[in-house]
Amino acid sequence: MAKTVAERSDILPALGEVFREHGFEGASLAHITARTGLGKGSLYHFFPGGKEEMAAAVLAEIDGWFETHVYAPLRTGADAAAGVRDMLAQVDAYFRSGRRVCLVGVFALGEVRDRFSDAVLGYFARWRDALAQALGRAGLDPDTARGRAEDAVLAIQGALVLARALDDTGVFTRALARLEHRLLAPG
Amino acid sequence: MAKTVAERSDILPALGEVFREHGFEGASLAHITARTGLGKGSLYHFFPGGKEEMAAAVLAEIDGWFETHVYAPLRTGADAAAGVRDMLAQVDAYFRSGRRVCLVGVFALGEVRDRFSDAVLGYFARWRDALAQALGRAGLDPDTARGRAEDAVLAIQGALVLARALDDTGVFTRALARLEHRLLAPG
DNA sequence: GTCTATAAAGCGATAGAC
DNA sequence: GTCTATCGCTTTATAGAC
Repeated sequence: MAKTVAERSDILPALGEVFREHGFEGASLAHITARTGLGKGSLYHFFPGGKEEMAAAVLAEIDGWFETHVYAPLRTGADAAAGVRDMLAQVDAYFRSGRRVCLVGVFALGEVRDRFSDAVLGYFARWRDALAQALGRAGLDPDTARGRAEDAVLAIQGALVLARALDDTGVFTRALARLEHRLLAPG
Repeated sequence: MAKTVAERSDILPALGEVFREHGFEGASLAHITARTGLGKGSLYHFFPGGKEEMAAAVLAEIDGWFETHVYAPLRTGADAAAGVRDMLAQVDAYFRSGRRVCLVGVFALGEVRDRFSDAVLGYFARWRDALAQALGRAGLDPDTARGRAEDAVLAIQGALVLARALDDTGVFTRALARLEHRLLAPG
């Protein structure tokens, strides 16, 4: 029997969606209580630091998810080419083919970036580095691998922007398809 | 002798920077009055519709700038390859090698997108289409041209996100360099 | 055209009952 | 752990003097 009492980790997904949709400044407590179904009292019980602590917890959860499902497999996978393809499949699912925005990207563009600069920088740097490592194991020289990895991480973020701007998920899926070819092309 | 009385168009650049740095929700009237040097009275005299009208005016001004300096040259330039290189140079200058964020991209990711969806969609669609036209004139078949144009517009947006996240303008300049090769490579 | 004063609403955060 | 009531501040927008 599931307990009816909420845990901190239970509300992180809902919290993440609010921050994704409204940004840090736009994510009012009113939006948060509405989406999580919890009153302000409960929220401040779980997150005494208020919105800042909520956002930090969401960033940490996202980071953990990518570490497990994206970065680690890239670093340690036996077949590097298959690892790259898996990454693209995970990314397509996570961002729902461009319908879902990247919270870290949204934070990066805003003034909140400075408040969470370590988390924001770490998320993208570790993604780029893990991908470069996989490409290196696939036979590319380090400079080429690093350049292609940077290009891929940036293309995914740009595809999210453009897909939402043009209201067309095709932008995102086409970008991932191009990336698969470009990443795995001979050096 | 310049008149000391402000005109609407005089304050649009300052207004644009406030929206760029803080987003639509974060751009408070307090920020706007501080940056423009105008009181609320003057602001509402120029923009009776408040923040919404200010943002719309800024979007229109940006659109005009890109139409003149980017889209039109791409569509009508004699040398299409030179046109592409000019575009990249204009983009590098406009976004200050990644130090300046794209207001339309910021709006696209936020909930404001719905309020300004026509302007946001038009900005990116016309950029993509003008670039595809130039690439077509350079000898690429229409499908390839359109794919590469979409890829380039998205890469510029992603490069802005990643450059700011990693606090490294090199990300942006490297992305533009890769784009020059990729756009003009043989079909 | 520019300003100050002000209204009305929303904000993040806290206190304290249960 | 969850709630409601409330504080103090900021917000957008308006009114009206100059």
